[in-house]
Order: sequence, then structure tokens, then C-alpha cells
Amino acid sequence: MTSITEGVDGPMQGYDKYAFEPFAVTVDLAVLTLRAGALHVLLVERGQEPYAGQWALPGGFVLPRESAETAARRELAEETGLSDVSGLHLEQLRTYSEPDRDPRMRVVSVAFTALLPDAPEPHGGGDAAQARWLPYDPARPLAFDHVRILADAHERVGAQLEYSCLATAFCPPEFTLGELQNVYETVWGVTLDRPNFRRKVLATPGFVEPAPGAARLTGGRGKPAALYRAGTATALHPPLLRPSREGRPA
Amino acid sequence: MTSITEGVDGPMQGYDKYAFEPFAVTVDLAVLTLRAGALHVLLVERGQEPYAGQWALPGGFVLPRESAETAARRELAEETGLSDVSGLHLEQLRTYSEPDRDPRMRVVSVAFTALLPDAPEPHGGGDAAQARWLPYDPARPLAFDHVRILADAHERVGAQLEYSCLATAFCPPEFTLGELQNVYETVWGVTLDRPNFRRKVLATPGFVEPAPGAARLTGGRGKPAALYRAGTATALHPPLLRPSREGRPA
DNA sequence: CTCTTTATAGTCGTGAGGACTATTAGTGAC
DNA sequence: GTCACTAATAGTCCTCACGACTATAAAGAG
Repeated sequence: MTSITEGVDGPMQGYDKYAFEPFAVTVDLAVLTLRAGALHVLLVERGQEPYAGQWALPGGFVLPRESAETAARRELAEETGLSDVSGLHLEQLRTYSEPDRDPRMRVVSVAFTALLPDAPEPHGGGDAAQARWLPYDPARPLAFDHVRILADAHERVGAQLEYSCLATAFCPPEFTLGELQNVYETVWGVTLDRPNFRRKVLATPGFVEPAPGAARLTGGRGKPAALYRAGTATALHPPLLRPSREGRPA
Repeated sequence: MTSITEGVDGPMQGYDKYAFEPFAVTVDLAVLTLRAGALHVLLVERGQEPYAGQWALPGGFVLPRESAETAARRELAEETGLSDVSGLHLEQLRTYSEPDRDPRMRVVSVAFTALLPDAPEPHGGGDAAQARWLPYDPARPLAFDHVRILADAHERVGAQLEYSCLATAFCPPEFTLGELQNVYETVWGVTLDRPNFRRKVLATPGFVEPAPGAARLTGGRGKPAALYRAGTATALHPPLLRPSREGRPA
């Protein structure tokens, strides 16, 4: 295998005695939100080849002086129009580096998951033909290896709901326990018993705390629900386990 | 900041209309094992500047046609001298992309954790002055940002012990429950009750199964222990939670 | 008012798991 | 041999987490 380093100038030059190939580094974003009780993903329609006209995860190149995290935050702001909103949860998912994942060249992509409480309509700016919230559908074809990235993101978020306070990242600053339960039910695709869910959440120290002012959410049907806000804890002890994926043989 | 793309030939040329910087992509490996009941890390002594003479995690450049996973496996084989041994657990940790993490140039590094049952002495080949197993010590200075990578690896492995069968990756093909318990106690830095640990492990379907032949390990002091091998399960239900890091206020 | 809807309160029984004791089966000292 | 020591294994007891379930409260719709 021959080195192609000879084509590289500037800071690449003279890196000890190693041979290496320069890579393009990008970020891909799996931005999830809840709309009308359903999980939605932010997707962009590609305007250029390859995969022109197909849906893809938003993302872009990491700039020379950026970390991947910074690039992801910038791309998210550019695509959705919201600049570093409070309640934004951004987390590195993993890195995808298969040699042929981009047919043009060697691209290594650092994938992130982002969770948003409300869903402002994105304005598809820049390179994308349009950007839209679309219902999460594992069967929807996407450009590149984005189907896999999105599936990994969904799996990761689902797992994190068990052990972290991540669910509040899907909720507005003040929320009801019913809304919080909807997060779990929607992401996990299950239904939970409401009194038991309430007992578990309130018994977990630091998960949620009553919103100040004893505010209550009225306007809907039924008894008004008390409002809560995210607590100070970051990890959940004990964890809130989803119903066993494997049968219970015992 | 100007693009330095103009110095790039070959597949980098003419990538749409974007300006991007070529990055060097490396892998770093946090290789953990148990020796004499203590957690050890595989470290190499750097032979060149920067950080010449300092300890660092093994790693190296991703080759042109390699994925990061393939590169990690190759580097591990090169550094430790063991070629794709059975029982090798390799997993992507995360990617470190701070702009100045390498003083010479822009290097994005994909970090992996590798778990080994036995610890063959490494032969420090190639670029490293020497390679050795050293006791895990979060306070040991390391080159680059490797202290953080190693700490992240330790935290990740500790968390994974709770929900996965990962502990068997530290053990030889056949092991006693005492050896398995030592894995948990060493990585978590706690002591566990032996009968309770035994009950939990045996009650978890697919975690371990008796080794064929009703073999027993003798030679040590005390009653000989039965031998087990890793089961077919990959996830642990229910999880084997470590003693609560936060106090139990309830 | 009555029905429906949703939030909240409480009850009961099973079982997981922490703390603990007892027994078994080996080695090494004497 | 036998006695101490060590480690594996078996079993007990008690608390509490949690699933399943019933009951009550507080709103809007008609």
C-alpha cells in the first residue's frame, strides 16, 4: 500500500517518518424531537450528487480550528435556525470510518445525537435543497450509511433513557409527568403504567422537582397536571428499566 | 482561516465546492487486562518528540483502505504481538478532535478499548522505545490527551460491566466465579459479597455456563472451584449494578 | 348534572438482592 | 494424622422495588 502523502503540503508535511493519508472529517447529526406524540428526525434533502434528491442526516465538514463538537453545534444552528438554545442536548454517538462510505473520497464522520424539546420548523439553508422534520422510520432510505447512524442513535437514546435524565431533554423547561412518560413510551415503543411511572420518577432523587409557583397545566381535558422541571441529577439511581426485551423465563 | 485544500492531490481534488482541511486520522488504544489481581494498561514509551520519553497509549495512523476498527486491530496485533486472539474484545470508545491535541498538526483520533484475558509480554516494536503493561493509575502522566482517554475508557468499561457480559472478556476461556468476581471488584474498586455475586451471576440466563467435563480448578488453597465459560447472552438482564455511587438517602 | 378524561393516591403480592451464617473440600504447618 | 486456614458453595432472613390493580380528585363536554 503506497502512501499518498506526497501530495500534501503545509502542516501535513514532514510528520516524522510516518506515512498517512489525509482524510476529510465531517459530522453527522441525528436530531430527534417529539411532535404530536411521535418521534421525528431532522432530515435534509440532498441537492447534489451523489444521492441527489434523497434524504440525509444534516451535517458538514469540520472546519480547521473546530472540534467535532463545535462543528456539530454550528451545523445544528445553521440547519435548524436555533442558536445554542437552552435545553439542547448534544452528545457524541460514534465515528463511522468505513473506507467506501462516501463514493467520492475518504470521509470519516463523527456522528452526534441531539435532542430538542420543541420543534421549530427548520429553514433548509445552504447546501440542502430543503430541511424538514420527518417521522422516525427505520425503513426510510437515507443517503450514505445514514440509516445505520440513525438506528444507532435511536438505540443509544433508548438505552440512555434508562440510566440518565436524558428524557427531560425532550421536554420544555416545565413539563408534566404525563409528557415525560410520553417520551419514554414514544422512544421505547411501549406503554407504561401511569401510577407506577409516577412513583418511580418521584422516588428518584434529583430527576425532577416541582416547578416553582405551584403552576398547573390547564386547558386540556381532564384534571390539570402539576408542572415539574428537570432536577440536578444527571444519572438515575436506581435506573428506570424498560420492559424486558427478552421473555421472562423465570 | 484559509483552506489548505489546494495542497491536496488525488481523491481530495475537486470535492464539490466545499473548502475543507485534510486531517490526519489515528487510532488510540486503551488496552486493559488483569495481572495479579490489579488492572493494568498497555503503554508505550515514546521515542520521538513531542513527549519523547513519556508514556502514551499505543496507536497509529489509519491506513488508506482501512476502517478505524481494522486499524485498531492491526495496531493491537503489532504492539502486543498477538494476532487476533480469541477472546479479544475491541470496542470504539469515542473520538477526540480538539484542534490542539497534537502540537504538530491537526490529528483526529478514534479511541478504542480492548480487553484481554491473559497478558503476554508486549515487545515494543516499531516506533515505540518500549511497550509494557503498567498498573492502571489515573494520576500517571501520559502524552497528548491520553490521560483523559484512559479515564474515559475506565469509566466506560466499568459501566459496561453492569449491563453486558463484558467481564468474561477479562477471563480465560474457562474461569471460576471467583475470577469473574475479581474482575468486577478490580475494575469497580469495590468488594462484593461472594455468595450474593454467585447467586446473581447464576440467576442471569446466558451469562455463564458450566464448563464441560465437570472440570474443577485445584492447586490453590481452599476448596476447588467449579469452572465456567462464557454463555451465549450478550446483555445482562437484570443488570448487575455496582454499589450506589451516591448515598442511599431513602 | 352526568359522563368522560386525565391526574393523583393508595394497596397488595411477588421477587430481587443485601447481610449474614453454615457447610464442604481442599492445602500447609506441626 | 490432625489441626488451622482458606476458599467455594449452600442456605436463611428481611427489606424494598416494582408490577398489577383499585380508588379518588379535578377538570371540560354535553
